[in-house]
Amino acid sequence: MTRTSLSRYPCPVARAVDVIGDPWSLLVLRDAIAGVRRFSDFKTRLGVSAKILTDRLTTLVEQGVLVRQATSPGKQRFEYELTEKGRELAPALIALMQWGERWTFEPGRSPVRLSVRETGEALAPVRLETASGREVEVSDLEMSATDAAPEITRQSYAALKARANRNKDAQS
Amino acid sequence: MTRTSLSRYPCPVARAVDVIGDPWSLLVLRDAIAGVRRFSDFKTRLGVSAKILTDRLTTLVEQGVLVRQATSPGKQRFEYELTEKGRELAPALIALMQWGERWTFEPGRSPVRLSVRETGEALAPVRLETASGREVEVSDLEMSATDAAPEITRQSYAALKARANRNKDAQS
DNA sequence: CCATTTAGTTTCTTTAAGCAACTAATTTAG
DNA sequence: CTAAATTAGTTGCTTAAAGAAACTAAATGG
Repeated sequence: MTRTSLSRYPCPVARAVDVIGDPWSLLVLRDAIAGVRRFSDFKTRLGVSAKILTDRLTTLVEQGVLVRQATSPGKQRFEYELTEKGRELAPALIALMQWGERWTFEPGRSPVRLSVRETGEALAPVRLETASGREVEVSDLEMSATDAAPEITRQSYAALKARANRNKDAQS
Repeated sequence: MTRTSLSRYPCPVARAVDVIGDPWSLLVLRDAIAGVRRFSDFKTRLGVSAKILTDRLTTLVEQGVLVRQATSPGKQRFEYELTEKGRELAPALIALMQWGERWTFEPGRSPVRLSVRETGEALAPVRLETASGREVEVSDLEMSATDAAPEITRQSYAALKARANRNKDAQS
């Protein structure tokens, strides 16, 4: 299957997807944001096999999204905690959650509520806006290349892919 | 492999992930938001095989995220366009993109720029805030169950899974 | 009207997903 | 203090999805 590694693509979405773009990683992150820390809690909440869970937690730790820490020094019991890098995924995750509430449930039938712990205030829908606070529609958006990177051509793309695969071979 | 179907989980993130939670779907959406419409354009930009691309486009159309339309009536040439449901994924995608810029590139070396077409204004970072506009940290967040759905127990989870698999068998 | 492009399909191989069973430490219960 | 249960995984196996490559039918371009 040789799942294509996207980590060298000159595209921030591709690289983000390479870190957290598979179904279980996203669900692990959802639970981590909800405050879950322990292997066994992730396991029962997700209903996932230990093998898959171990794989995901390990790569998320390798990617610096989570840290694995002993609950007390010298103990064989661990907690997986969000790093700064991990916490900053929250807007993306929450936006996905709000989309799921809107488009995959009947109105008002969402099984979860997001709020601020102290005050109980509800979260506002995540929106796109300019620095000055004006709301932006998708159709108003323009994605352009910066001079930090050349246009992605078919050739350079193929080269990156080949390189990624070679690196992979070298590792194993 | 029997990839677990998450579409019946009583969780908006799980259901969203079930629709767009694989790497290629997310990249297809990125391109769609960037204005790509044609099969061949997706193909060259993504560098993906025709088979995978066909699969993703088909499921995204089935899910109502894209629509497939002939470029002119009766023609065998098609365009894939974002629906309302698809356009509303933009905040999640853009948040992911901004995270990728921040955490997978050197500062200032992002290869893409997002701006408003008419005015050239830059997009602000996507943030979590309350209805009254106060910014919210992940640590302030509380995710609680509503009475629209019972707690997800290990049992009900297993039952949902079994049901999903039975439905799948019935289809094929 | 011949070559190319578009939008795919088919065939084949590799590899990851998922299940089930097992294990070595650590806690908890009686 | 010992037995049972829990925690945090590992190992082995099967199946299905990912990816590469080759092929195709209709439409377009020169």
